[in-house]
Amino acid sequence: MTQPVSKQLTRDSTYSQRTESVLREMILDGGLKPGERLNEVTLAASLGISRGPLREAIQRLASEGLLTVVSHRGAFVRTFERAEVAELYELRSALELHAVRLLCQRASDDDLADLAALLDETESRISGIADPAYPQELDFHLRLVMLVGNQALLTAALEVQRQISLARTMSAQRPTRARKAVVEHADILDALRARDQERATRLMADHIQHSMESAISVLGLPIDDEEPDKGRTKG
Amino acid sequence: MTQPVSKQLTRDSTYSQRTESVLREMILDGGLKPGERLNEVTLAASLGISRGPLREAIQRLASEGLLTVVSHRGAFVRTFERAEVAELYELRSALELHAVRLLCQRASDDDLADLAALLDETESRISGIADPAYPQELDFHLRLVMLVGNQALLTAALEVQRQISLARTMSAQRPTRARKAVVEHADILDALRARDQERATRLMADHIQHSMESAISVLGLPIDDEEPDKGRTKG
DNA sequence: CCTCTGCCAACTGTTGACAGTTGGCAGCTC
DNA sequence: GAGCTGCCAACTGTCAACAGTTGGCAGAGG
Repeated sequence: MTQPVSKQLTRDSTYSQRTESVLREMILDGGLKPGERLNEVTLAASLGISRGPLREAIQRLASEGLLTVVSHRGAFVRTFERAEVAELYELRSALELHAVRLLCQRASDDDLADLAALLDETESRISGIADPAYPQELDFHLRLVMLVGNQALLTAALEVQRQISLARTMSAQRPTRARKAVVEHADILDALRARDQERATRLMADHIQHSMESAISVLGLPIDDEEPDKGRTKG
Repeated sequence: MTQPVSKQLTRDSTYSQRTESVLREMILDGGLKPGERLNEVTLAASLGISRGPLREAIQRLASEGLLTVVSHRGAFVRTFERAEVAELYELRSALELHAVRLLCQRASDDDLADLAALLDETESRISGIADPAYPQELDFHLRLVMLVGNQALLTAALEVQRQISLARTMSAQRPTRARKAVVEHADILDALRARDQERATRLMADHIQHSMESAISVLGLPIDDEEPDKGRTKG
């Protein structure tokens, strides 16, 4: 990769923006592993750009919670302890349970049909594959939040989703809960259709709980070795 | 201000970090007004630094939702339309209602005493002043979220709080709801003490609703004139 | 008087070089 | 051999200059 960060089809008109996307992908794909340090000189060279735009991209990814920046030491792919992962799932509950409640009131039939279609597609896709890292656009949870029509809520949910996704890359083996998840998704959709708020929120809460337990159970020891500091960049 | 961003007591060891804090304060204090453009050359000079660290600070504040960056045009203090403010309050509901629910289960008596003390202090402070922009550390809502002990949740709540705070600077006159708010806070605390989850969440939901109506009622027309583009920096 | 075209100043995006900090290693001391 | 001290290489933080883009203005044309 000596070419300036190409290969991207996006219309980001700026190196800094394209680099942000590329780095985010590298982090979530596991190309950059949690705890790993980003050497600015090396990385900039391999991306074919200078350190300026690279640093700007790093700043933004740090704000997003995917990187940890330590003054005078550099940027590291963020690591998560057990407790932090639990926190993320709790935050996710806050957002998605609220989304479910709102959808019980607001969702149009078309919205729910949309969700059902997505579920069918996912169902057929995973019939063969183990636990593919399917594109996030196809994710039931995000689609559900999208239907609320609240951009701020969606942005928050997306950020949490990404952090959880990163945390999951810390464990080598992936829990293959995909099929069970689909079933639970279907149940939730069912409750949504019935406009049964109590049941829908309960099912969603349980589902997220299961998802968390599955994720945490395969997580390495909470004792992180090679780590600089915790928390986000600033205090 | 030709001195390098001093006056800050924080231990931010870097121009970039200090600048982020200073800019955030300028934005929330109203020193930089919504829609206003940040001229990099001018601003950097007045802060006594070069454009590099300034741009990094800008990137982070954009990720935080306080600035809007438009390629090749610059950074603008973010503006909000009515609908966006409503979205923010809805997101705030998601976070704080969840916090209330958790506190009904988890909060220790000491925690609630802490909250009561805060409330007393606030009560005595506003007895004279109209609607002072009291420091956010004294804010009932943030303290409430803090007590949950979930850093991720707190970070999210803080970010929403800041955006709402910025949105409120768009209207010249401030709604002086302080006294009513304190009463409502006291009611919520009362419900928390009784561990009455249903009542506590209902009171909090109503309270946020009132707060939103108050904020939106004094907001200027949703037709923003002098504005570059909507949404955060990236798509 | 209005509209379109082309130029220009202002500003952002990017770069390469310079300065200060950090962590580790060699060598000295005990 | 263990521990301390001082130096050094690697790397981050910052700067100033260069390059490309944008929006507006002047002037021609209708």
